[in-house]
Amino acid sequence: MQKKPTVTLKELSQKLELSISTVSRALNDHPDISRSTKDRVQKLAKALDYSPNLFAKGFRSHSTHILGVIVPNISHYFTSTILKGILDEAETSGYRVIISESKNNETKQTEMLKTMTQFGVDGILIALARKTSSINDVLQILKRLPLVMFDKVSDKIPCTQVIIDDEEAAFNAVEHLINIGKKRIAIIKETENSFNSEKRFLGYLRALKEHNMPIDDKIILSTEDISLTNGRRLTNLLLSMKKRPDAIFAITDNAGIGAIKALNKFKVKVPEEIAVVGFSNSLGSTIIQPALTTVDQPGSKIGRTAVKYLIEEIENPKKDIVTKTITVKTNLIVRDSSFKA
Amino acid sequence: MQKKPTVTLKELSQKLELSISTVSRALNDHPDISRSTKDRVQKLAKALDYSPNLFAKGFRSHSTHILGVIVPNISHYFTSTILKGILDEAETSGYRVIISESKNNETKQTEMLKTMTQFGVDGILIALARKTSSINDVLQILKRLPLVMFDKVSDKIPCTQVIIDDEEAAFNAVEHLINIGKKRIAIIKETENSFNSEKRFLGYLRALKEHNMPIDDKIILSTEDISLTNGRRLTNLLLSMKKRPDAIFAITDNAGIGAIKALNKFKVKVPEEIAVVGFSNSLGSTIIQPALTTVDQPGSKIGRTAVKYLIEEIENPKKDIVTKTITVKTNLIVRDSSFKA
DNA sequence: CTGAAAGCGCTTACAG
DNA sequence: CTGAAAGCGCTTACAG
Repeated sequence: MQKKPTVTLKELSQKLELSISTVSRALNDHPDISRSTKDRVQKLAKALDYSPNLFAKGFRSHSTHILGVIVPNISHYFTSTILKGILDEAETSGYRVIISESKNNETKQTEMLKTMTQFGVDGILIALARKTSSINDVLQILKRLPLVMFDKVSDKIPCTQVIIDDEEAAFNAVEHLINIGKKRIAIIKETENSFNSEKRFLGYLRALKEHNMPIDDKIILSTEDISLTNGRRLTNLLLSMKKRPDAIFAITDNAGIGAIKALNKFKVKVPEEIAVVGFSNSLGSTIIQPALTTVDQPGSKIGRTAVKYLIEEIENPKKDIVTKTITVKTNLIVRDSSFKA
Repeated sequence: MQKKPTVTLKELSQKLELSISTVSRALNDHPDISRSTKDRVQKLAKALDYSPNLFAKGFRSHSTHILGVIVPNISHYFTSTILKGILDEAETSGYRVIISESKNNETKQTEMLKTMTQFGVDGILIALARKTSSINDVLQILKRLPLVMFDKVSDKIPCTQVIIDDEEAAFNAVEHLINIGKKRIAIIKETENSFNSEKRFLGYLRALKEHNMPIDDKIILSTEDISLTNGRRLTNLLLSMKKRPDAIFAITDNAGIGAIKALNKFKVKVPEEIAVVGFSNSLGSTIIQPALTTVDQPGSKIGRTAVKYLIEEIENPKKDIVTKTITVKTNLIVRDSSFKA
């Protein structure tokens, strides 16, 4: 299969008996060019289906209008809603997007940052790989390129960060459980505190404190991999305790769904005996029965916001590094798993 | 924030007192260059953290090593697994990927095809928007660029196509229902037959025919939007019939999950009274209780395969347009929703 | 083994 | 209002 030769400025200029410069200017609607010339040029361009080589353009002007995006895992539902927002906003602003998956692997992440820079992206959007320990690579990039972090961030990196109000969302979720009369609320969280898990745990603690409820380490459970299976496993553990909890706050929907599965299996009534709240409003949260009360995270908004700030930085470069943190509000969605009968 | 000036060949050549050409060749390990020169050059390049401007490179060599990908909806789980495969395979082959969402909007799709071409992608991977009626735009692109279609394809477009064995997968699913003793199998499919829905319907019909079972239009149900809600609605309809079916084949998991929800609600025993089979092995299929029997579609493999063929066409351009169809095998996963007790 | 030069397609000061 | 020319960073025939 052969590439059909592309129409270039040169070709247009020859056909029109004008200089390349004039054609270029006419196409870009430069004020210097006469109406009549512009019309002639634009007409032929349309007729020949001319489309500028964006590559040459970008190369010339040192701006590619490409944004690089790095996420740990593209097929997480929440991530994909963020990507949706990123794609939308980028598109309306005339940018294209290159997406890469770090697979939560720091080495890979570093590689990707490098390739993207080489590639000449105008800016980078990144959600950090779990256990990103060496912040150095990211800091290096920051010196050369605008970079905005979202969702998985690190406060050690001085840049614009778009995150959700994890702490407050968790606080609200736990307070909701307290409001419906629950007295002994367990939490299922991550072992090594990721940024998100940490904040959600803090929200849990604050809610208990503000309502003068005791904090009991025995019902603060952690797991390396916060999955459905582990949610189920830890719930089984809770069920085996002498003093069972009457509610479970799982810091992800998957863990929450696992919890409900365990409770269903042992015919524990949800929410009467044990209520469950999850986090992220994933698709599964309405599939499980009873439907899971959860925190809705507006992924698309996060994506759009991150892009807006990035483009702002690209188009209005400042001397100083910007380190703004934008917190996007979440929303507790109450469903049957915590509905007070 | 200021872009730190980038190290270029020129700078290296000045520092080394060599010509730009020599430096370029040394870096590309050209056989003409002496070992010692190569060493000097490569050492300095490393020291100064030189990284080639891929943009200039691509511009020069008329190949960008970027693949354009267009999908209807990035956040469908199946789509995201395909994207994963695409990203993986592209990466290992040294290509980058630009992803766009057509949102099932044909106009948007056409625009994207155009931008990507302008952009100088080396090839395009596309899953067509539903109701893509004017094949013309795609045909235009085909004249200029290698293009491979996957998942949502059209046999009117002569190009390599990577699809799953919809017909056979559906056949197997329905045959499974027959094997467990079901006599009256309903189907929930799409109204306007998309490529996939059409094939799955054909598989359903063939299974019934081969087993000499009657085909009853009354239990062949269609819906515009094959969603969970509509799966539930149509199942309610089935339940209201005098002659209820004893099994439901839903051509998507969502519809199948909706079916189970409806059956659960009316305390119809699944699978004893009515068995259910879905299609795609989505995350929800193991969340619903009873877990949904479904067809596993190896998304990642589809993505990888599509990329392989695309790169093959890019790197070995043929005079003639290739029109191979690659069918990827699927797998029926039997779960509780159809398990013969 | 190394270098000078052309050129990829475009934009943009500079000149007229 | 229009054009000639330089240059973005790189590769690669051509010459020596």
